Amino acid sequence: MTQPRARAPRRDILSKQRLRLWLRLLKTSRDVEGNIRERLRTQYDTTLPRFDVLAALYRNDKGLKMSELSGALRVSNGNVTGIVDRLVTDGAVVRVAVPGDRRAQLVRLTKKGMSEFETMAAEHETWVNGIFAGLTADDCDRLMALLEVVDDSAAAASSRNGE
Amino acid sequence: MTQPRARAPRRDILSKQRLRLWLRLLKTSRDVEGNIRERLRTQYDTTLPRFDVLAALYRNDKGLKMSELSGALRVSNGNVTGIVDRLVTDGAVVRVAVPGDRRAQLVRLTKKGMSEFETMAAEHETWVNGIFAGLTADDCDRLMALLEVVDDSAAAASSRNGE
DNA sequence: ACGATATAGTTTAATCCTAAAATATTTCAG
DNA sequence: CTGAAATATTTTAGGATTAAACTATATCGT
Repeated sequence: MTQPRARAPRRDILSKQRLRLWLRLLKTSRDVEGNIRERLRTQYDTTLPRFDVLAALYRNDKGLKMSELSGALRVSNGNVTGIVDRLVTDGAVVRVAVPGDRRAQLVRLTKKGMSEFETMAAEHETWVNGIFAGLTADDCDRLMALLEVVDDSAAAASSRNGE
Repeated sequence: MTQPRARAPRRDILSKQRLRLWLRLLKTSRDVEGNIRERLRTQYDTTLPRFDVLAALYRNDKGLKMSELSGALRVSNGNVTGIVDRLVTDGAVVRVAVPGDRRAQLVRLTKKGMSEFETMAAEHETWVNGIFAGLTADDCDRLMALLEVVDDSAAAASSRNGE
């Protein structure tokens, strides 16, 4: 030992600060998500995963194959099977055979599914706008930029880890 | 109709911007969380909920009642039952009777649970520090402040909604 | 002491979610 | 053409999650 060192080196403080930031990011995200889930449940008797599937199909009016759907939503294949099953039961989507490939099928919104989604999507935007009402346009830009930095880094770490 | 209006009023642009920001926040949070879940799974054969329970118990070495645990983690009562069951099976925690109240019981870390958690917690901090490496101390402060604004607003909206 | 109410925890039913195995079909090399 | 490999999807097994129902115990007013 040459010299007594400061008790908490700068890098350790920064490390703890980043850890607290991650906990805050997680909490904020979960709170907002919980808020939206709750309103979807009580006001539309539906769930976020169902809403997400409808949103993906709304953006693709030709329909999407199951694998395209799970790719777009970044969830597992088997997961989508169950959610689409329930949406079919409720008449919001249909499965359509793909001509020329008997393995695949397209999932498409029905008229009912489309109109239900449009109603919910408009309200959803209002909810989000209310929750983020404390942020100006500049705040949004700053927050967006910082989150992108983190997300790029998380994606890179995941691919290094072989996901 | 008095005057032709601009096609996209400022408030609509801001509303869409906030919506995009929410989608980005959600994606970033899920990507980081997925990254950490994956490493907990492959490197320690455990899950984030289990890690969270161990962390809460580590901070409370006298142990926590089931209801205190679910309160601290903000998850439902029944949820904690299953997670603690599995931790008991693995010998990481024990359930201890509370003298004077035969309804309640304390959950406490075992020696094994404590040492396992310490190992994981150190690595966990390293992972997080790596993912957030692109942010300076000032970035962290800014991001933290903006997230707090959003979270306060989400909490307020939830309580208004009666949660 | 007694009955109503509150509290602690578990169970149940439903959905979500993943990884891995299984099934069916297609593609492609030889 | 045929068999191997690739692709599309479902099924399975296990855990996480919630709300609501349920069991057991405690508390409190009268």
